[in-house]
Amino acid sequence: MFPENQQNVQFPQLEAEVLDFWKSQKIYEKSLDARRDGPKFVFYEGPPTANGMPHPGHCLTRAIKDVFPRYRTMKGYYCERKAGWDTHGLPVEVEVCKEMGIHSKEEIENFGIEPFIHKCQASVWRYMQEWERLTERLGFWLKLDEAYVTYHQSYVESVWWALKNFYDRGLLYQGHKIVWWWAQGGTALSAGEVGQGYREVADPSVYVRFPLVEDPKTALLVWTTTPWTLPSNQFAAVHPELEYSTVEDEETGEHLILATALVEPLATKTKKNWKTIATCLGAALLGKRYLPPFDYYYKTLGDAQGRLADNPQATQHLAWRVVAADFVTTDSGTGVVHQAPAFGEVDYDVLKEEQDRFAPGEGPDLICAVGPDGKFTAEAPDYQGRWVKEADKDIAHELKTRGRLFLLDQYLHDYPFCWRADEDPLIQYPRKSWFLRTTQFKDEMVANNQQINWLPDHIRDGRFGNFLESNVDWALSRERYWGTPLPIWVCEETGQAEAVCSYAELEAKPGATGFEVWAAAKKKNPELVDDLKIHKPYIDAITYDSPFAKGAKMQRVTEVIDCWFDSGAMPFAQWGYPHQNADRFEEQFPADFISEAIDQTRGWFYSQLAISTLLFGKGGDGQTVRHEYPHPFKNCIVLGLMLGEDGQKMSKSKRNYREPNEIFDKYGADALRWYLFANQPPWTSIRYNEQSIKDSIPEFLLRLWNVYSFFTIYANIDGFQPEQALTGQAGQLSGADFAGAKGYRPAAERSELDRWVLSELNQAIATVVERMDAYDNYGACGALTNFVDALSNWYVRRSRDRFWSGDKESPEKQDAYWTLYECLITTCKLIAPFTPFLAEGLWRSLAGVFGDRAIESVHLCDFPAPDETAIDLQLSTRMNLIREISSLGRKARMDEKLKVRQPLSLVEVVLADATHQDWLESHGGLIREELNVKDVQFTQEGQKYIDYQVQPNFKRLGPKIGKLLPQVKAALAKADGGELLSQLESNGQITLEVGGQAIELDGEDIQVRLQAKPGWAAAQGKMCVVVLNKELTPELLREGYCKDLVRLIQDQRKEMDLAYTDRIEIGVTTDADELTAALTENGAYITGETLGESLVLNALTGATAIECEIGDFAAKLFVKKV
RNA sequence: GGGCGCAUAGCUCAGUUGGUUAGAGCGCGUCGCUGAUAACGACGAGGUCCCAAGUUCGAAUCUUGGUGCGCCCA
Repeated sequence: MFPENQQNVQFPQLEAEVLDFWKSQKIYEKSLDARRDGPKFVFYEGPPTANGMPHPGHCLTRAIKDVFPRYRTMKGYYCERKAGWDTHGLPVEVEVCKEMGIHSKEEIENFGIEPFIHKCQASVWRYMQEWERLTERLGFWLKLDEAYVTYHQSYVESVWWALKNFYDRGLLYQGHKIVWWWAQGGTALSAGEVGQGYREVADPSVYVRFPLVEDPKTALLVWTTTPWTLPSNQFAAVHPELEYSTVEDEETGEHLILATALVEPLATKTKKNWKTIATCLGAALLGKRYLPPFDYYYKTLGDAQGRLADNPQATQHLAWRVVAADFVTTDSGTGVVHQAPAFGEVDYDVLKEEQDRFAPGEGPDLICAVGPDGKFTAEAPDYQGRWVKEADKDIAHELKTRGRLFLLDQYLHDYPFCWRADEDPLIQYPRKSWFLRTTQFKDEMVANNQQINWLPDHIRDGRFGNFLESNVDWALSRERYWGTPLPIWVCEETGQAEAVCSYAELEAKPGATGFEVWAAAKKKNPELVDDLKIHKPYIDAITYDSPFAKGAKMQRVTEVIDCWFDSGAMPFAQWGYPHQNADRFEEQFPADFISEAIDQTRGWFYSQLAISTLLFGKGGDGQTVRHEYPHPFKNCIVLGLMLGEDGQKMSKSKRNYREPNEIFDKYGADALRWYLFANQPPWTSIRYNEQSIKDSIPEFLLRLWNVYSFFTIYANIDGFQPEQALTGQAGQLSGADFAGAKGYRPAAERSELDRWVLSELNQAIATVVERMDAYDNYGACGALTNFVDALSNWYVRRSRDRFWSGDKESPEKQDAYWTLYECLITTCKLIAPFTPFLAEGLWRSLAGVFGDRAIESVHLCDFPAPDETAIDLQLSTRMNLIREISSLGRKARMDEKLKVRQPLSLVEVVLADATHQDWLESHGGLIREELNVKDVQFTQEGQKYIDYQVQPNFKRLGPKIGKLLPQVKAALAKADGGELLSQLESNGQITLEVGGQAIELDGEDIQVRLQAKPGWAAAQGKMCVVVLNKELTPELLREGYCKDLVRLIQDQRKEMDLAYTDRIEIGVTTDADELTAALTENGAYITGETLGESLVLNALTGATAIECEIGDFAAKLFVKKV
């Protein structure tokens, strides 16, 4: 016996039971053990930062990460799924600061770095339980208890190893990075923070004269919106391919140089009369020297020169000359751009390029007249100690006094402010920083990227490819506290440095001291986790004897590293490689599959690719282990972002989404999963829509459940017991395993309907396997939806008679059970990766009857493989035709208000072609039943009922006749369709006269459409027209009455809450002779349909009279349980 | 400001290499079915395929330029 179902299945409750079952029976562990010898399928978990509550968008990521490993496991692969947590970084520090109500670095340092990082470490775990619970509840199978954690010592030491490798290969260097700097707080802001703080402000916009050294009457006209950067001016940039004009002011006679395109607008704006006296390309201006607006540096360095790198004989002035820059535009300003490399990233790039042009050490140094506090230094004595923004006005005034100011204006633009102190504008400011020389490996990274299978594939050459093309060296260091310490120790005397790759290496250093700081802290608070000893501030205390200078000590640099480096190191650091687990790393590298949302393009996707290429690539130096591309991942699904219900980014404060837990409690994890997998390709950005989640229940889950429920009800009634029919082990419960069972007939011996549904099943399997192998969950789900629909709405419906029939042992009935059983069992396996709970629930019921002889969990089964011999495409086409005919028949009935319960004598089906006519004729029964008609006739001679519309086959004729097509179309439309067709039939072609030339069309060149003529109960589809005979004989009417009655009786049975198998007595009283005659005539039919023992034409004592209307006649119905 | 992506029915979304009647589900409406039943089926209404121009015999689809939204970067 199959378990009795609850009438009203509650999926969340079912899921809870399944979760318990998985846990108590260790199903996940078993699924891994069973595949241990299989080929590897390597999955990497991109570590979430457990720094906030998970929302539905995170469910998408975690669901996608689950479905493919599950699928591959069922396909026989061994897929480990090690969890991981990203624990370092600014977001954690910010979270802690928020909680403490502080925000500047100064406040952190006053509080103490030591207690601060204790708080950071503790904070990381705050939301982790929520994440673990979500992971589990969603059915994401992941080894949570063996998670890698980025602050663990073994992880940090792996990262150190990579950094030391890079350092030793000369890939780590110190330079300047221009950062968005919050001067008041003394800290750099991350891009995300800066992005939050933009707002529109009016800044002064100054046009300044830079007189040429060789011709002081002529000046470059230079534009800037940050006057305070002028004292630190180093260059003026022009675009080499733009045209520049020298104009003469007709009043003053002065000469100015600016971009030609801007002469007119600027002259208009300032009401100047300018005469162009010369033009040239920007390239011709390159190298021209000018007098900067302030001489703080110029007075000592103005004449300084250096030797050029490519020609040591030649020298050039270091600064204050015109240089080329591609970013110069004529959108605003003058086309000549003031360059203060200290205060702009692009300006700084210009400086670097200039430095590279000179012999090493001889190029221009960075000029910076501003201190980290945002105030001018002694190098600009006139403004010393003043906040830069506040000095703007005085600088403009000063320039005006000196005659250098051409125009002072206001400029409206977006400018970033500090998100923590919104009155404080940020400034770009140079900070010493450590860089990873990724640019040296750009070509390698590009080559590696080309080998990655990106989904969607536009990522490869689009967003990700473009990002690689514009690669800049990775600014690795952060002047923060909670992160992987940069493992570089510097000699206090010589400044020489070396990298260290483990704590043990430090301990072994000669003269190493400082370990007692950690020891003391641990003694004071034994709760401290040992991993902290490798963090600030403890690690900073460790010094050792310098190998570079006798008596000197080595001291660590103060920085920690970008936490993206942590996550990007995960392919090896998760194993503690190479200090340990070298074998684990080798067997789990590279990943077959990863997935994250598109915002990770420059995050985890890049950090992994960069680190992997530099460490294990093919082209680098000193690489000990090399791997063929692609690595560290081969296939990557880039998910779209999930937006809130209002189309905005999901945000807690906007409340535009529901907490995942509420979704699970209301609809269940499977409903959410199915919605995520089946509703759209995963890379489209989707709008959270609660209704759609809800809808996935009736659309798929419940529909399948109802089929299952139908099956168990009848299987139990009829005593269909596969576990008794089959002896021995049940194997995978596949068709092949059933072959020897009692009562099981090969598909070839079963009815067409059975063979059809098995063909559909195997086509579905083939599609699902093909789509899932291509990482296309959406396509796979489409095939599953179609199959379940076919199973429910055609197979079961058309097989009802067999399930109801009284003869329990009839082979046809047994066929129906075996067929449906096989379909359900196989569907369980097919849906297992997608909706693992429902699959398990169904499996435990359907396979449970075999007890120990069957596999205990569907997730331990093999994924079904299609049986090609069971697929019959022609049968599919034909069945579709029958379904279309049925559908059209119902439409025609409706148009004529002829309800389906009323039998009709005849339908005629006019086919567009005769291909399937014979087959259809032999399957008239299906149509007769479905449409409730006595006879079906097929014909192609439908002129009586229909018009034929002949159209060109555009796809075929287009390339052939091109421009004549519209005329051919018109000619065909004008001609009589029937005539054209008979012409085609007799001659094999149609000849048309179009545009003075004869066009010959064969059968392939045209397409025929059928159009029902008015006046008939007819409906047309693509392949046929269905025409009803509306004539109702008294006999047909009487039969209709009986069908009405059957339905009333069934209603009453239900009303009386009778068991499916209860037998009844029926009584009917009526004055209508027609009705009486009908009941007498069809008594056996009525009792047969309703399990009636007897049907009498009088009242039954002890039964309530039901007033009812049958046809147009009043009657009373009595139903009584026997 | 730059790069990438998206824009199709009231809602959520499909739409193959361009092919002439643009689909699904939900919702709405009408009807039907009735022992899978708090289900199910059929049909209908509902579309300037964001706008504009271009290429083409033919454009939701290709090109260009806009507009709006999102992401990443400034």
